[in-house]
Amino acid sequence: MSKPYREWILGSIDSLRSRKARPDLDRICRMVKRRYGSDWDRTRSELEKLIEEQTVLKVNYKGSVSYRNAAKVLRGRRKTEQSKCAVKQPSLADWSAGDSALGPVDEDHMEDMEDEMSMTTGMDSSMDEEGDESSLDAMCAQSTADSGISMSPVTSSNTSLPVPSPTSSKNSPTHDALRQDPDSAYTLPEHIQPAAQQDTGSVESLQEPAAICLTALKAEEEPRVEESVATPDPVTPDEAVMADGGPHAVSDHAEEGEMCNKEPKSTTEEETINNGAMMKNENDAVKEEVVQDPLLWSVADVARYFTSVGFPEQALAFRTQEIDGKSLLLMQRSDVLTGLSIRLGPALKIYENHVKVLQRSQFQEDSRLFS
DNA sequence: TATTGCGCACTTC
DNA sequence: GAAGTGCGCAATA
Repeated sequence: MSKPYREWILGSIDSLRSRKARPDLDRICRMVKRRYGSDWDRTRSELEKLIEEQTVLKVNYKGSVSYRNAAKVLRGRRKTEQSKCAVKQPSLADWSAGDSALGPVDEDHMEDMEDEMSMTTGMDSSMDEEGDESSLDAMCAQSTADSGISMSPVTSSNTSLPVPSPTSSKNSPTHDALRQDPDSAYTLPEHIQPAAQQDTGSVESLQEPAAICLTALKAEEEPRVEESVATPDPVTPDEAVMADGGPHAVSDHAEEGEMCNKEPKSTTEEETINNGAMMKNENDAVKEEVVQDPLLWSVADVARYFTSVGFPEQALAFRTQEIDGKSLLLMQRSDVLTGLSIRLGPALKIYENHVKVLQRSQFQEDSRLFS
């Protein structure tokens, strides 16, 4: 996916939307061609790529196909709608492994990035205008007769989710779910659905979310708890995440973390959690070695991490800004607070509870290696 | 002729 | 009632 096309297409979608015109394939291609001289077919193929990486959402609205800039869609109550209709889908960060899920990073779009978003992609099984998108349609076929709009995964079943994570695919219930039910409309990440865990009978699949839950609890909502529970080191929250498989391992369970937040875990539960983390097999351990080092995180890993700790929307900002592990560790407070165009509250939490902690952790690790 | 702007109706919550 | 969406038409380039 070439960046200009991303910007062109998203810009066209935004432009069409601003003038209350349906951003359909025809209009998008026409606008891109007119503005930038891009070939129609190329625009179309690039658009499909954007759809696959969830930068663009393909939806069926009022019986016709529309495209949405993922960065600007599904705010507020639409999120609720999305959640309601959703069935099974990978975690937010899993959906898009492209270099950006939000689209262009130019000023115009950056302004819009203040808007929170919830990424979904929509497809309509009835679409017949795009023959070569049949695979996507098959993947996401869903009737929209009742709601008028459908939001479902666009990622085709034979186009594996662009998840760079070495650990997420195998044990992630979301992926299993995706395979099992590729036709499901997108909805909340499956990890918040109890049935998702039941599908995976392994111990780790049951334990992992709990650990993540605890991690999210400590790291974000109640950073002080970590001191009183068992982790005097402020670095612990993130280390706990890492120890449990890094951003990949936690990504599918972020909301569970929030859910657990409401019900503090007992000591026994924590022990169970720890045991669960220890039960990971050696292969996973090897994989985790790679992802435990934030320096090795890709952009998707970073986004996945922040999704996992309860900042799915802000994670997209990181993705948009193409913040990989190295960049993350170089970020300063002002970068997080202002450079990502995310709200101040989450930004502060992200910086204080995560970025700073990761940086400190990395610094300590470096010190240890060189001492 | 193509593009843009926008009133208004529709849909969902 | 609020918010998102886009049809359809008029204005404009």
